[in-house]
Amino acid sequence: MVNGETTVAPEIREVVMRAVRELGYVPNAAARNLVTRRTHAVAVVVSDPPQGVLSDDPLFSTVVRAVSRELESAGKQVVLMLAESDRSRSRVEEYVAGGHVDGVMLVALHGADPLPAALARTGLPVASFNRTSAQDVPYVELDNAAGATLAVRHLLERGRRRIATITGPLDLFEARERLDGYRAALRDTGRRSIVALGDFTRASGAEAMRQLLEDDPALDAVFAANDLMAIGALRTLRQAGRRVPEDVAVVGFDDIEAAAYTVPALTSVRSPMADQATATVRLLLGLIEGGSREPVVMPNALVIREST
Amino acid sequence: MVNGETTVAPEIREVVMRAVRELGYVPNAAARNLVTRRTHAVAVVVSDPPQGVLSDDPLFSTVVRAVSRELESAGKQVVLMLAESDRSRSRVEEYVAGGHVDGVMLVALHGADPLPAALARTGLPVASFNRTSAQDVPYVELDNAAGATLAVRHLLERGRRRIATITGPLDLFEARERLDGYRAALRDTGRRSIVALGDFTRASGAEAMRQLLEDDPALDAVFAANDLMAIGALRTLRQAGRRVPEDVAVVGFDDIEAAAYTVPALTSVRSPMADQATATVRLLLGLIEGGSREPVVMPNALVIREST
DNA sequence: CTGAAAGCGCTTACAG
DNA sequence: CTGAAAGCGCTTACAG
Repeated sequence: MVNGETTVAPEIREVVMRAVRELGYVPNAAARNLVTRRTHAVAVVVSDPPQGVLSDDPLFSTVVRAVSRELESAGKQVVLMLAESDRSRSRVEEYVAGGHVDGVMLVALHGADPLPAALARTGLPVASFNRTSAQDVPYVELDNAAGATLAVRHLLERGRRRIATITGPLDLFEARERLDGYRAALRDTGRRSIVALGDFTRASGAEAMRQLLEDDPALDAVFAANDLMAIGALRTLRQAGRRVPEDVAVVGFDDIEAAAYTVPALTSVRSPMADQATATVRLLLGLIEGGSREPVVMPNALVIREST
Repeated sequence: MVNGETTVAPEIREVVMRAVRELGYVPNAAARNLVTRRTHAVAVVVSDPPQGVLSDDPLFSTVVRAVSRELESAGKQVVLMLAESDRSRSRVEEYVAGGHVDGVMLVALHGADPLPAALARTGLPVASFNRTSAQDVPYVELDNAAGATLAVRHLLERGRRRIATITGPLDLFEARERLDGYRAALRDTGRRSIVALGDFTRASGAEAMRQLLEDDPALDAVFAANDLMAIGALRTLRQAGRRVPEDVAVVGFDDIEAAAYTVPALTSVRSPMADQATATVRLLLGLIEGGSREPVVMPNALVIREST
């Protein structure tokens, strides 16, 4: 009856429920889980080296918050697990295999990360926030290449002719895809690509921009594979005395809130990270109920501000 | 023996352990918890309205990451719970009372939040990332007033005479304390305070700065109670044609990474949020073992950049 | 429909 | 020191 049946007289029900409340009775979770084999908990695993791309990324809080909200409204508990070393990765595996959770939502951006495959092997439902190298893990993906192409086309339309790019770390799928989109857009026009490597941090964007100015002082536009690097690039351009957008136009990617507060305000590809996180949770909840394993692709769009 | 005793011959031990590995045996967590009454999990509760101060704050990811690392190395699991409504607050209470976790680390910035007191009532160990209105919850605290005083003294030393402040939402302890520190520093000098209200977001900083310029066009310095608002204030000053720091000096608070990338780079009070988070976890782990309930105060310092 | 019993998978005190 | 039994607090099939 405590579990909500309705076959007792309302008065009696009321009396018992009041007693329950007064005594502060709460069912013991461990005992319940033991027999039902359901935990009503979902692990959210963020796999990233300590110096990794997520460390200072607004992505982290956006994703974690969106995921928490969605899982909460589905009545699931969020068990957050950061896997930043081999040791903690095997800890995660053990925990998941140990039956603590009903499923796993995974954020593992590195292509070489062994965790997606390892988690898939546990047999528990796993959904990934992004494409992984494990074929059997259903995922949600942003259309990174299309977004990058959007950015470059916009620069071409603005009359830019020497368009460089600052990439993310190329062991990440999304960094490679954004580079591919940049290249594809340029290929159609016969222009050559000008590439500098970054790692998705502000500092790397600043450094890559210095590199680019040295390699090709006549460049007139830069597409940075994320906003943090674009912010770093803006600083270098200012220090080098280049005006934005008059001398050099800059486009970022992600449209984080800070993009609207740079000088000048940053044009950026809007990636709906909160929606992508929500979609991943829905995919996972579907899997737990035995639903579809089809990948989901999220669309994106260009937000034009003053830097182009 | 699976639990690590040493009273068997090493060869036999080896054979059994191999079998364990091959069969993929993992102890059932629910059964173990049921009998030991230890979960090896700790709830990290972030209590904040949906439009709350943490939403886009770098605080969120910094704190969550530092906490996760510290708890992981102590062998505890992190159960992240966001409490953004009364409904989810009582869900948190129930979960904690239900014996799912060994203790709670709490981030509840609003002075009127009923959750700290409610969690204390469960009898489980609770440690708070900041001072709360519940007297019986041990906490770690940043010395906010001292930090603000540091900022204002610095402005005075730079020869500024009309120093305004942009406050955080005054239902937060830290916002009030930073305002108190500002006032205390001015009081000593006989200068009057010039105050505009913000809510710790960039947008509110921009708006408050407009207000201040209208109220007192002759002001020559601003102390913003956090960096995000300082970033907003910088934008307004630029739009209004005021040079920073020549016409108006600006100091922020928190020293988030973005502070080094503003134009001009922002002078800020460094608050060691990662250390504060780590200290809170240590306080909690101590409480779980029956340790001290003494509050901990974290010191801070001024990082001087180009905006002053 | 109701109530007593079995059983989930562990740990731990206890008899041998 | 070892091994069998009790018991943690629930849920669920099953006998009455």
